Amino acid sequence: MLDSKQLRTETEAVARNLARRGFALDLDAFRALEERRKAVQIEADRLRAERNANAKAVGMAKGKGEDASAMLARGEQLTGELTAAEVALAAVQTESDAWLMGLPNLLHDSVPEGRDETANVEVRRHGTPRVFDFTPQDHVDLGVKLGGLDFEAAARISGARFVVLRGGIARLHRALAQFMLDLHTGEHGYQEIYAPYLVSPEALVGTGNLPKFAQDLFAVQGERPFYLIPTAEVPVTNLVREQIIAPESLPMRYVAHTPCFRSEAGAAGKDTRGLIRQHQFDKVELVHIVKPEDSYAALETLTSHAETVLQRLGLPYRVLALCAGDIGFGSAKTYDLEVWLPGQGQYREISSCSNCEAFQARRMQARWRNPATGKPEPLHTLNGSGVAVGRAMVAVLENYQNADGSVTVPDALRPYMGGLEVLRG
RNA sequence: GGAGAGAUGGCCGAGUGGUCGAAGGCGCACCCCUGCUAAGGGUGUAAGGGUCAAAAGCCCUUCGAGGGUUCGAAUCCCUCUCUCUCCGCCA
Repeated sequence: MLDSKQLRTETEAVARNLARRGFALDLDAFRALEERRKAVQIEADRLRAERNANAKAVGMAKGKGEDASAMLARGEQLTGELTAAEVALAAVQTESDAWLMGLPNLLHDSVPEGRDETANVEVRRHGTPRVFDFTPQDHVDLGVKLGGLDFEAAARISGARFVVLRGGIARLHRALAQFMLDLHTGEHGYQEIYAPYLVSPEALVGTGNLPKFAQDLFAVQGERPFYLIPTAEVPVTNLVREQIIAPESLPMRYVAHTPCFRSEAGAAGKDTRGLIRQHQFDKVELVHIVKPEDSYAALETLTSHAETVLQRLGLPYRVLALCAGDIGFGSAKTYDLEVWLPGQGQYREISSCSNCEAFQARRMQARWRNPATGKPEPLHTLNGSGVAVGRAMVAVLENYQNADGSVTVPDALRPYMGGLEVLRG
């Protein structure tokens, strides 16, 4: 959610910024709505003030034993008028809120121009793709032959875009998550979080997934309106919902390993092969809660923490600064990490690190007490994958494959694999 | 699942229809006194929104949430959520 004051006072600048995303802010509609809101709200406040004063006068008159019948009649009339005014206010408020909730975040000045992913800017590269003296297989062929990836069984159980992992591959998957958690808690100073996988609509509104992106989510049938989390970002960022954080508690750094559930509506036919795009996948998520002045330094730090995972695993990757048109709804600036996949002969997204500034904090009323003003002010929230577990496993399988179809276990994972050095069928 | 008790400001806690945004305490901030390892006194201290170029001021809202009764609700009624205790069940 944008700062409504900023929206009102710097409307033109906000519109210019949103236009970089390709989002057209309808200035006339906004101003008309504002006029209406202002008039209705002022009138409702006025009526309420008068009713309160009248009611108070009744109390005082009765206390003195005076006749209050005229004031009682006036009160009745005021209540009637107020009820009507409040109905009108609620209507315009709903309209105004819905409109505000539909606006994406403002972009940081450093975000490159461009309307789609082809305009993303490569910031740096790390590692060199391995040169194979045989034709590398993709992770599906490798995993199926190793007996560890079973898409057919998953299809019988659940349908398309699910997988069953078995044996050494299942353990490799677990090893990756464990390795990442230990790295972030042990070396990067994160607190490990275990959080709910089912969340309320309010939590999703807080992170910006609702109301606009309901089609991306799985809603759970039942008495209560639960959704499956699309990422641990949702429960973890909501840890600071409706809180006022003391400055000495900042920054907060959280890491959580959770499954993520995505409907992938609109992705029909895209990445249908293998583990790249599943309805359920595991991810180790990093969340920073910081003072506003620190958030861009925190974005660099958070990104570097995700990069460390790939470095320790010996996986070649590149870092992209997403362009204006490709950046997510709630983010002011995003870096994507793309890992090299020999089986596909290309770099594929494995992490996305975003600074949401105060966008989510405003939605969830997450504040800190700024000593400079003594007032509660919105925090800045950041999140990033550190990293996607399924895709990391794809990268390990493809990058560490051998000519005979076996897969060498990266050094960093061996302690988590009982010392195993090579995965064989 | 059954029975009971509760939900008030950063924290604890009083408050059963009117001048209550809410006593008192703790914590915190500032000031004074005193001065030697400790205290005493005073003042202030909720959040959200509106109006305003902005500040001040003024106004509105908020005592778990939503509805209702009333001229007027923290206080009365209804529904829901959450917490705690006991019983049952369960990993």
